[in-house]
Amino acid sequence: MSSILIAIQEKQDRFKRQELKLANYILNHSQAVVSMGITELAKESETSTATISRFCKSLHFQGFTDFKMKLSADLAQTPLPNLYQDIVAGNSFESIVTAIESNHLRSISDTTRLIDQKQLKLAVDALAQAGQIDLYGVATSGIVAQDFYQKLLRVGKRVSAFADPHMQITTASTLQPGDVAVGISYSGETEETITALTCAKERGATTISLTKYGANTLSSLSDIKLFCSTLEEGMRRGDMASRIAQLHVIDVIFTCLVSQHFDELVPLLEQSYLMVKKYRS
Amino acid sequence: MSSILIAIQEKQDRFKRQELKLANYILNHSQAVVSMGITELAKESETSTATISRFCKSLHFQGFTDFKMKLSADLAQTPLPNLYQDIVAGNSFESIVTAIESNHLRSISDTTRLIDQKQLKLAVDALAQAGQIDLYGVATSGIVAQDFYQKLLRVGKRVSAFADPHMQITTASTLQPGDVAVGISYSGETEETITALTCAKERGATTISLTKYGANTLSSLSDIKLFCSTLEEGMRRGDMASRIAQLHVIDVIFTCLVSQHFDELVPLLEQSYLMVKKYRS
DNA sequence: ATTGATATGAAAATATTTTTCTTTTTATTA
DNA sequence: TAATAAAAAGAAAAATATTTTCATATCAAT
Repeated sequence: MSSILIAIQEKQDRFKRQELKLANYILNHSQAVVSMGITELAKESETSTATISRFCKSLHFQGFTDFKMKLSADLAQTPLPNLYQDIVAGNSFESIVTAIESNHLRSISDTTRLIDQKQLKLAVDALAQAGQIDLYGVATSGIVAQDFYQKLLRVGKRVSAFADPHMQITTASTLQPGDVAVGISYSGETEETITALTCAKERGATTISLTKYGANTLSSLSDIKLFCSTLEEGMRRGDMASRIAQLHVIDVIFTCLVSQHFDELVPLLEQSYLMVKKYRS
Repeated sequence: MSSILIAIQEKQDRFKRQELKLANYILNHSQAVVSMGITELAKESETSTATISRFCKSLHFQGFTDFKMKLSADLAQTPLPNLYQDIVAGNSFESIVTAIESNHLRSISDTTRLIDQKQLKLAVDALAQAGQIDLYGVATSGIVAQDFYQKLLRVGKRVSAFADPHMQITTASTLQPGDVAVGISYSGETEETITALTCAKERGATTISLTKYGANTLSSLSDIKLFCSTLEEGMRRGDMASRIAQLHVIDVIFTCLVSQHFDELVPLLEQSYLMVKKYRS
């Protein structure tokens, strides 16, 4: 917790009645306080502007504005709680912003720890040499597949990423040994994705899975297994952190691919960038 | 350097004479500025209080006090190592993984600092009350639009998110006052997105933009302006960090929306989850 | 119950910020 | 180059925000 908040907490027993009320409000709504005026804070905390002004002075700040400034700087520096939080009713927007930030930061850090260098290398090599690349994913994972699709297109890969399960099987059935199929599913149990990857495997393609960490069907089916961090599951959260984690892994793979085949791929990347710029306007 | 200072630096050529003088003073005395009043800053920077107030507004802060607060929080940030690395040749996979992690973490932290509570509230309220919601975005931002589309669908909103520019204009032209149009573009200069949002505005819809921080066409067109952190631009990196940042903002908006209308929206969210589970297998 | 000490909020005083309005500067055209 | 229009900037007025003062309320100790 921020050092100012700690100081307030420790001083609790020395506060007067209204000051205590104010202190509690500040402790519970620290993020909100920094964007309030003294009048608003007086109303919200059910105290008066005079009390607030005196409170700030008693904490050895120059005044309310000075207090707010120092608190804001202090809060910005504070490390975030490391807990995945679910959506609950009527939270303040400030606390939601903090919670989501924390979830996403954590999701990225955790996922980075789960990246296996060997599997990563295998995946990059397979993609580099692939004749055709198929990406399978539905719903949220479909978005991730689309993202990867755009990236691979820009470096001239032959790639398909249909959202339609029938089309997924259709392209899967055209794969050959040396081709690559990537199945993306957070749970690793999405039926459509499993089916498509099974079909690709049957055709002799190299199969890659990107799932949550731990045993699951999709991962057990695939030659190369990539993982992202396991979050507490909740239907409310809507897979937000897991999608960020999946994209993070995609970014890592793509960057490794481009870095390793720099001379060949970077000109293509730059060309696609310039061409779009040129012909779009 | 702090993302606010970077934004000021990048905008230098768009400043007027006195604004430039002020900008330079701020860049060279950032630490001092946070403990000055507007009158003192006017004297020190040899400008006027009016110029300063206008300057802060032009940077999308609520005013001088808000600017000072955000700057103070920003300066307090301990900078992360490996700041926004671009793809280079033949890096080890380990170093790439670390660099991408660092980029993404930084992107999320910076973007969180740029979220303006007032604009967020306006955006959430507008979306909550919207009859129809239109999402515009192409290429990478199109992926983000698709993501938002899936989320909004799950809470029963009437929403459209076409990638096709003609379809975007087609749906935009059917909007009415009370409806909402969201334009997503990292640069804020994507022609198709600007066109679609302009059309929506003409029809009387509330317009929301999600762009990089700093002056840009899309943001200047819109009623509600949301920003994500300004990264160094590079054609190689392929907007990886910016896409994560945009999704982060979408997650924040969506979570705030659901939290604020908990009783109404959560049952829909859970229903969609259960229905998919039931009928998919 | 009375007294005195402290705590508190309303309102006055002060300080600060924003907006308006006028002047100045700059650019444009004849 | 002068005339005019348009934009920029500062002075001052208006609006806001903060601090201090002061009257009243509360509470503890007799």
